[in-house]
Amino acid sequence: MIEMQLNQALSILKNEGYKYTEKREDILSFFNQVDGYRTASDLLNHLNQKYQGISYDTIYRNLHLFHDLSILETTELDGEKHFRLSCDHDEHHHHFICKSCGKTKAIKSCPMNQLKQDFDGYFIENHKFEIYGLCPSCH
Amino acid sequence: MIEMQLNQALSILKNEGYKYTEKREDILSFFNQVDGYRTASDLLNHLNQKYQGISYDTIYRNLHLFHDLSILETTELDGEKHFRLSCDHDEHHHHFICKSCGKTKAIKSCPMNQLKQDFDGYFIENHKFEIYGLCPSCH
DNA sequence: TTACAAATCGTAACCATTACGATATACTCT
DNA sequence: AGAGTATATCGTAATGGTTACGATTTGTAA
Repeated sequence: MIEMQLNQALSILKNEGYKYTEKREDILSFFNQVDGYRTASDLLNHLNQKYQGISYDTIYRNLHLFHDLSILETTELDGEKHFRLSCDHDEHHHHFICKSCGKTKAIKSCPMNQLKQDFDGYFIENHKFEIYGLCPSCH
Repeated sequence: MIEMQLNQALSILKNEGYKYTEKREDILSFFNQVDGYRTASDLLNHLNQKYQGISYDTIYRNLHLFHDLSILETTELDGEKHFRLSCDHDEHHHHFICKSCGKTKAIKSCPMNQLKQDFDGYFIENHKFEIYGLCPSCH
């Protein structure tokens, strides 16, 4: 299993002093079962089945909280933020992202390694490397 | 000079049957002088000095037109689309982008080259590789 | 079981972008 | 040069994703 375990995530919440709520468990459970990048709107649609009229505030507050706690990874794609459970392995990595189903494939090699020497005098903050397309199931 | 020439851009417009307008020249002139990624809002603020009350429609229509004609390159950054004059050399390349002044430094090597073999059965549409930070002038 | 901080609700505001009917303008043809 | 036409622009409203906030509810610790 590549993704962070639900229990692991819920215990991070507890340890950091955040409350346990059913909605939070359901949010994590949603990301666990879909296994790939999803939008706030995807999550809202899912939760609205069980909790009709759930607030935007709840959706976004929890997405941001989980991101701050490194439970979720995020990326900006097609003008919309996308979220997924953080990969378990701590090593720095990048992703192929399927534009149809949102599932990902990890890329272990990082292009930055070979480029450090080209940026003398620059301050490098971060970088983004993503490959987009269709996974074998969607192709 | 790395960027596409103004005259070159204006003749593309003419050849494709689009009209020459002073606003279009001013838009290209703006991107020529700032030499780096800028937002629609940056452009609006600039043009509003000369053409008070210029329409959003004009800004965005021309940005999209120029992008469709490959006169401008675009990237999504911090929830906002950013535009710059297309680099002159046709070769595929990536960019370092200064978060302070928007200026860029081309990266000639492309990480995709070494990765093709890892995606058997996948359909690769495109990819994004960008480095963010501060350039020597802003550091 | 009480008290309080945290979470959620309901809803409005915000920001970038898109859309569109009405008007103005660059270009072509005569 | 003048008229006709497709294109460009204006003024403004709508849209979509996200953020904000006062009022209310709820999980948790004492």
